[in-house]
Amino acid sequence: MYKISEFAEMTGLSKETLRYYAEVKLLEPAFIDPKNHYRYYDDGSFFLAILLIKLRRFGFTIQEMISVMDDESFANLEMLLIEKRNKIKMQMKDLEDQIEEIDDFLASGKVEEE
Amino acid sequence: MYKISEFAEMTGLSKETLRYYAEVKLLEPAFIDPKNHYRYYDDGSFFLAILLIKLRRFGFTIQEMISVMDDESFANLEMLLIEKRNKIKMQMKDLEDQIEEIDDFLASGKVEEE
DNA sequence: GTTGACCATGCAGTGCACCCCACAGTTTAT
DNA sequence: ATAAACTGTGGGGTGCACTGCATGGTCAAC
Repeated sequence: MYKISEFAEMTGLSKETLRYYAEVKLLEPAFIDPKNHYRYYDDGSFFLAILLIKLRRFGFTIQEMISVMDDESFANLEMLLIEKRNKIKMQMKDLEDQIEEIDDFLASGKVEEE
Repeated sequence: MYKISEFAEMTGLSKETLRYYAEVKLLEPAFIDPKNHYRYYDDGSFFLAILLIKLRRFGFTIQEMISVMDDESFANLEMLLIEKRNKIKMQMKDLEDQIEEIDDFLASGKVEEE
């Protein structure tokens, strides 16, 4: 069982983020001491935290992550990952278009400079 | 000279956005009637609005757009565009990495499913 | 047992780029 | 002349994912 600071250091999530995740029921501590309300995390929490960090990196919103965590079997996870993958592909396409547009702009915008 | 609604329709920028752009001195009306404070835009405004829409599309922040507009010669524009281009390239690289990570995750995460 | 480190709560603030609304004055069309 | 449509201002609200702060209780080390 790890106290919040220790767990924050283990995961790289800030204490504030951990409290926030607990508040929105995204990652609830394994145990809360009823006497002082201290949050305690365990190795299961650690596993979940690592997963959350990955999902966050993949562009999952808090709400999406909650929907993943709410399903203990993670049955939706694969589907959501594939959705994200498609979104990322679309973002890449859009960025490619932007590059093209900038290049066009740079090529044509020289009119006034000479 | 166009009134704000007409100009909004011409450019595709909303009236609120135009008022906001005027407020932050990003795109100031060509003329403001001192009697009623009505904003009037002209063809020069239109040219600038079109430019702003492009820059916004390229990911320029308001502050960056202001810095472009503040320099009437647009001397910094090319440099900023090239910077943006590099940033976009880096974003694309990051998205590619994310795709890879998702694929790895999908491939390895199947452990529990079979 | 005291001091300093740690934990809690509640709530306000951040950044970005707007959007929305109430209220009031102005213009345009009939 | 009147009603509809437009314009202005000021200020609050939005969404997202936190961050920061004041205040106060708690724990660990010496």
